Amino acid sequence: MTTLQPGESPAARLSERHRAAVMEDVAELAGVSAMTVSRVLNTPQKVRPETRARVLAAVRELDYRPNSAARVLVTGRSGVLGVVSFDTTLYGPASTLYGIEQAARENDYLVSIASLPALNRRSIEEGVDRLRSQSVDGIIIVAPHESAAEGLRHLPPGLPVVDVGGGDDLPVPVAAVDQQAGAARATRHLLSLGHRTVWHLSGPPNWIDSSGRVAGWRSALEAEGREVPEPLVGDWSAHSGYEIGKRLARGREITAMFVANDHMAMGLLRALRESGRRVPEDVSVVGFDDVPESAYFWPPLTTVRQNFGEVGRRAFQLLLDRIGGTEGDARRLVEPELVVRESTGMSP
Amino acid sequence: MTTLQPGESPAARLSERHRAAVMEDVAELAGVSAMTVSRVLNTPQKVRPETRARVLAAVRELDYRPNSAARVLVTGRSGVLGVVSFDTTLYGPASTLYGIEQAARENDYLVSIASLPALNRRSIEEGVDRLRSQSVDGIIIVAPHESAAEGLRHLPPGLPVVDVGGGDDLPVPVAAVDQQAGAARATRHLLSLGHRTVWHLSGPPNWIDSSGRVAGWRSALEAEGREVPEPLVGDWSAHSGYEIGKRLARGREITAMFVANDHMAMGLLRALRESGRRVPEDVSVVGFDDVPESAYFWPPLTTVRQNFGEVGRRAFQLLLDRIGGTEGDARRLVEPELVVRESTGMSP
DNA sequence: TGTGTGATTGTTTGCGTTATCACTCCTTGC
DNA sequence: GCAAGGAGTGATAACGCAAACAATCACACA
Repeated sequence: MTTLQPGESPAARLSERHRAAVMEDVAELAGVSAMTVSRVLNTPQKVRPETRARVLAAVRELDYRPNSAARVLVTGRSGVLGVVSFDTTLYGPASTLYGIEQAARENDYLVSIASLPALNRRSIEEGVDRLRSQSVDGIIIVAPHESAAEGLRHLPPGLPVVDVGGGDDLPVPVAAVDQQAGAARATRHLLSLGHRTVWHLSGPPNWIDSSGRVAGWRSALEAEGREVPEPLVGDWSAHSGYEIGKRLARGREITAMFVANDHMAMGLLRALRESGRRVPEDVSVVGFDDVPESAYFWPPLTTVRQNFGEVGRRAFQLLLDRIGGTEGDARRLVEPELVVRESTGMSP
Repeated sequence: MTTLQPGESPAARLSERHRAAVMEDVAELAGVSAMTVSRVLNTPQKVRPETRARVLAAVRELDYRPNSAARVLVTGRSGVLGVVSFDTTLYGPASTLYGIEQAARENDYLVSIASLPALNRRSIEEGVDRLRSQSVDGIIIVAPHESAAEGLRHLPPGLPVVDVGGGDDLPVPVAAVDQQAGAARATRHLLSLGHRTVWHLSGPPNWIDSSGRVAGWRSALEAEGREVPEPLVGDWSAHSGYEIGKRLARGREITAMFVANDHMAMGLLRALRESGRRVPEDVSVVGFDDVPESAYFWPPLTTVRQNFGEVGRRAFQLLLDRIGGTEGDARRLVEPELVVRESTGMSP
């Protein structure tokens, strides 16, 4: 390390060398040791105020930024958390990811994502591996599918992992919306309007949300001693809602329908209308999700709002607890909320 | 480094020590130097096949994983790229992010995200800084707002940056959908159906997409010598489309409307219907985006499809070029596609 | 027989940071 | 006046890997 010549600014020296400032440069400029610079950055209260000020001035002057790789190497912690997620273009996963990212930002964590090309055990393990190879401090898995459970049973030991929206028999903490409660709420709402029973258009098999909503719907019907019709099965898309709606509209017996998400409900609404069935006069429809547009469906959709942002925040908090070593409660449920609009009405 | 005792498996020794295997452990087990292990992992063709096999066997036996922090420290490259994005719950940004992530995965890159709490210069610079502090190899900015331009003019030198959806006077490479072409296509489609002119419901001011679509619409009208009505201004939400639609429906002069996104179009459709205006018999409507549901709007929406996934892939490729040192062409436009459905018809 | 030459492997060093221990003052208490 | 203790700072040694250079070996060629 050469000494500073008079008339030669430190910044100029750096640019001559074509490299960013490191801790030693800051130390030299501030007239202290590198260790003191490190302390100013990590435990400022252990440094005398005057020294601290000199160091901070040098940091600013050189636009010094700590090298995270070096820090990770010695501390073993990266300040990065990983999110393994399936199809982040869907409203639910995208919102959850957003909630996680916000919570992470507020806590000085960065988020790396590994999205899954397919939903199966191998794919999930591969996603976890990719993140682990970047030494993330922990991982949040957003893959509400039964195949995720398999992947979660074979995790590397020692790596903090939290699941979002998973079932209740997982070996890791879970943050989720209470699907059963939401489905039951939707079902009871329809029953309270005088409908004899409620039909259900469910999501695809093996999705946790599908079975949770089926279970909630079924239990609400059974609690009132109502007939439980065979559920219809869609694939979450508006298209599937439309196709099933067309088939359905041929019969007349259905007066109330609980649909497992808003997009299928949208397709269903259109199919019913095209078939001359009025909503809600002839058929009442309740959705699930409360996507931002559902208030502008025709008619505006009664639906169950999921607070994905809150789920993301809780998942992050669970992960933080795990990283910190506390165990805490293993399952945090967010209550969904029934939003009554105009797609539901009294039984005809 | 103690020597391996007979009868003592390497895996057992590791678990006793409660630490993961490092390169030296692999080297010892394989009977080579650490450097040879490094070569097997990075330049396998420089190692004799038998040696390579021994090393790989040891890697598997110990479940060895290279420490990325150490690798970054010495190579200066992390294999991580950063994405700075505003509101990843919106369909466009979410799809773009997904496209970037897929391309990154195929090229063994990992993606870290920094979402922005607000759209302004400070916020963008802060997002870039957060990612930079984690030594990403490059950054893709997805913030199609004029404020992004300001942030882009003050980037740290030496950091590869690519913009998505930005204007054409940016100091960095840009990947984007050709908004003007899409808007012009939508407008010409309406004119070709006999409409005298086309009204426009635009996105909020200062969004690049808003002005691009306004420009395309305007130029298409002017090219045909048509009157250019004052554009109406929404905020991308279905709600704003609805409100403006209600106001609009009071007048009768409008027969064709180009709406700057599908969600506003959805609100507009409902407002028109509620006001007794038929679509497309009385008014034709074209949207923009082609969200997955737009085929199930009522009526199914004619719209302009943006291939966000492709934009993401091209942005990644541009960034890879930049990281690799090649300059390449600075602007890659993806052609949008007009999808004709049932919300447009002959002028009444 | 000596000398390149290339293929293969090893040794040393340094990347930039923090942990640990050691050192110097200065205060406190008796 | 002196020991004990604490506050502030520094020197040194890791952390795990790859770059650079050195060493070894086999083989070909003159």
